[in-house]
Amino acid sequence: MWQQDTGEELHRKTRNMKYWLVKTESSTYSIDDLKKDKKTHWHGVRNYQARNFLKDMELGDLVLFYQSVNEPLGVSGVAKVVKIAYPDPSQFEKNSEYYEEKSSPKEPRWFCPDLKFSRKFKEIIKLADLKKEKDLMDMHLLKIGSRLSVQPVTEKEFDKIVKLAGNERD
DNA sequence: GCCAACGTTGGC
DNA sequence: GCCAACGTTGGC
Repeated sequence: MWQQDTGEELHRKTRNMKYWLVKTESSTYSIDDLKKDKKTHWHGVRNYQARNFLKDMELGDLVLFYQSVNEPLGVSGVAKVVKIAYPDPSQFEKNSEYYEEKSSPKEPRWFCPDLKFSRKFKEIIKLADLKKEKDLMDMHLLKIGSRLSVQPVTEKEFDKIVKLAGNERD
């Protein structure tokens, strides 16, 4: 699958492909869950800055999957944007932990894109290893106190992390 | 489990 | 619109 995606190597130079990183706790939703589901709506983000980045995502953008809180911490794979952000349905569900009183279908506050499984790294790229890379030191993720759950990533940074993952597939 | 960093809330 | 209080995130 990843090999097929290398067709994108050429493709992405011809358009403004963007790269992102999303955080998730693996006990809540891991790359294996995404692999199993094949596709998911990235719901539940309740931070304005993160929301704005979700809305900036475009079809075909690639998204690094970072798992926080539970060891091992690090990047576990890649997902692809297959549907641009639309109103997050969970904000309207009274029983949901993501329910948002101040939202209405007419004036939705929170949005989510759909992400499709693209690749699981053979081994997780550990946070500690990311920190060792000079090329990555500007990543938002590595800034002290970074809590942003959706972040833009440069093409260079994305390529670097994919390179660290190697070409072997899980 | 601690705690620093940071976002949000709400009184003024 | 300031800012203190509070809640949450997330690495360690």
